[in-house]
Amino acid sequence: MLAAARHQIILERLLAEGAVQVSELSERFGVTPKTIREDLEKLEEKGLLRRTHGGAVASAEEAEPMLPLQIPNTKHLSEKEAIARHALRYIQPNDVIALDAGSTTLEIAKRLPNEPLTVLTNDLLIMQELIGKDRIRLVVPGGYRQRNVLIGNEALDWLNRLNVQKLFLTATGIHEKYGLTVFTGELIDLKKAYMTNAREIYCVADHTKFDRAALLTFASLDEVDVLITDAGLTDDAVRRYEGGRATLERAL
Amino acid sequence: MLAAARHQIILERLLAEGAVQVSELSERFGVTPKTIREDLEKLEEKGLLRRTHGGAVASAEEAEPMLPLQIPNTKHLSEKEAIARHALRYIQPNDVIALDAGSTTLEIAKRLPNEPLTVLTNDLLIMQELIGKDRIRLVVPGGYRQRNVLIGNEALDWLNRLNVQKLFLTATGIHEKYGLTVFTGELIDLKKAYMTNAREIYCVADHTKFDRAALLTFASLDEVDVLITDAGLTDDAVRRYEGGRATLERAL
DNA sequence: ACCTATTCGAACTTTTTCGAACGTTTTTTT
DNA sequence: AAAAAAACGTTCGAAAAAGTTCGAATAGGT
Repeated sequence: MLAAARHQIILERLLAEGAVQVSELSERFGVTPKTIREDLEKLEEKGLLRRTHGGAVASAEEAEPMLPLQIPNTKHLSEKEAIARHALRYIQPNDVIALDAGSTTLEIAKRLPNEPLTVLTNDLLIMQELIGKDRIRLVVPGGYRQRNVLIGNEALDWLNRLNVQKLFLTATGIHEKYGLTVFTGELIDLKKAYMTNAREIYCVADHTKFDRAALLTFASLDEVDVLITDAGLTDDAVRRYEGGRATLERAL
Repeated sequence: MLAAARHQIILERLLAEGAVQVSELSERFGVTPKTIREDLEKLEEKGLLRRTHGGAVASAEEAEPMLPLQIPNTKHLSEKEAIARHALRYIQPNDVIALDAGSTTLEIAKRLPNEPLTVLTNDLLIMQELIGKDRIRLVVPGGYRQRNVLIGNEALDWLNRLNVQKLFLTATGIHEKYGLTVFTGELIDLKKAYMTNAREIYCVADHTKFDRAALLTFASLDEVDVLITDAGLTDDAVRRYEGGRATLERAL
């Protein structure tokens, strides 16, 4: 068995389960634990996972949008709050908006006024946030739960009949060359469905997401209309990202 | 099980519920309480939680579970609790169950153990209740919100491909002649879809629902396997409803 | 044949997990 | 409110599991 083939399978397993074990993998591939550790080391160098004792887990940054309950979120909370406040300026009463899953979009949801508004989302925490806001029309494409997001949607064509005005999109990594990336493949179909149906696409991401690439690219930067980030983005990066089709805006 | 995986789950539980218990976690993971305490110590060092006697609470200010939800229907709560406890006896690990929208089924959801189990629901409050229970596989047919329920038959054909073992059904009225009734027509399609796909149908309803008919009939009493109600149902009514195909059970 | 990358063995170190005895806090009983 | 009981926590240390380092054997490519 080729090392590259093992790596591929390890990553797939990681996507599905969120964590892998050295012992399990060594038995699965019929190689020594030593070899698996070397595999994991190489994958960690590439930033595709994070090593732990006994195995590895999806690396913190990349797993973040899938793990809205994890603490790393609150690390950049003030930045996310600033981004959310900024994004709110684009939301008017009677809009039809889609909120992608993530902690930044959750901050947007928290600040949505209880006014006539249609919100699409697959994020359970966002739904929870909107339960009390009775004037907001909530629309949920179904699915099964992976952590706090409903994914694996069988009825995405239903989504295609909806007319979304504004999409607030999240990503694990934003990179000049690789575009918008995520770590888990299941989210991609949903993001793409939202994107093809949205008239205006706002990508919300704190500065730590920039110049990073996760495993899978789901869109190029050109497909985004507005990139909303925080003041922490370096001037150098601002210069590089300002050039594209997307307008770059830094929330105060 | 990986230590890192435990930590992750502990944190998720902590933010969903506000607090965790050592004893509960040690049983959940099959490790000694000592190990859980060491886990909690490490997480506390990172500032991710605060230790208490017997467990830990979220490090932030909120020791209370986040409950910005609407005023629940607390009418006849003790009866509903009794019915829920009774209904739980029909739920085994690895079951695939559907929880119809309602306050009685919400009581069932609250009492579901965090064990391997697949739960279908359209009730937002039930979803919220299940957010912290990571071992429960949650499946949501989509829709748009009407109060706290997702309705809309767009994804009902998807539902027809699912194989539900047990359905816990609610109704506004239960009547010998008019069968199971509700006031709003939107819920009917969903209930019917659940019913055609369920092998066993349990109708949960407190005694005040009996001998009442709401506007719209969605099923006859013969389609139900078990009728679960509380002790408040009059003997006269018991005699009348016992005769049908459905078994009548009164929760204590 | 030479170089390089992969895989693994073996001795050694670290981390994790847990048992058991002994304090401490919380709850119940009197 | 004091005493007793139960539950929880701490310390020490040991056993098991996982990781590390070093170096050697193997296989592929040039």
